[in-house]
Amino acid sequence: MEGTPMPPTFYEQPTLELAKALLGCVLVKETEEGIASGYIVETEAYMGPIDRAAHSYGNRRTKRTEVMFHEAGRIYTYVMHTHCLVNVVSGEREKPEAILIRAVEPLHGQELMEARRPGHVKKNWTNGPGKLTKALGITMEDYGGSYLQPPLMITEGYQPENISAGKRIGIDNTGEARDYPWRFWVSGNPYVSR
DNA sequence: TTCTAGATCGTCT
DNA sequence: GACGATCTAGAAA
Repeated sequence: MEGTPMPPTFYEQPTLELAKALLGCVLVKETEEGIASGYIVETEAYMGPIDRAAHSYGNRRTKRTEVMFHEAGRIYTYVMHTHCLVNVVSGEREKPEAILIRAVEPLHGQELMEARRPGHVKKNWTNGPGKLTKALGITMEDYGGSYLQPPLMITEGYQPENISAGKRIGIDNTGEARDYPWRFWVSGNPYVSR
């Protein structure tokens, strides 16, 4: 639980820079059951207005994407099928950009994660956007909050030696936007989704 | 190991 | 009423 929350200025860097800077940081979630956390090892950037694959494409502003238009460092959660996905809001106010956290490496509260992901080996607890939210206990109740304080926050971690970049995943029906190399992960880390 | 289909539900049209 | 920024199980090679 040691670890200082990243300062507000950390979130003010350009979205693509922030997506890389987030790698190695620690995502911490506090619940009544205890604290669970993990190193962020995979992210994906969504560039708002110009990104066909983003929910906020064309400045589409709805009840759902509202928080993306707020200041950087806010929490954007989205429900997909039966799963919940977490994003870090980026960009200035009125600039709907965000970064999806795709995978983390278990750190604290591993017995909690195991209890939440019964029947799975450790590697499969958090190696996917829908899986890590379940393992850490992140829900829609976190929507609109800030990563600067509990119950959900991002703290200092380590500096990854190498970072890889590639195409994003799961957005095959969105034209040329699917080829943008806006997915980043820690090279060689076994907890990335692919 | 790779792929195909079904589950399942809130949000937007 | 249609559609996913997904996951999992089960079948095929």
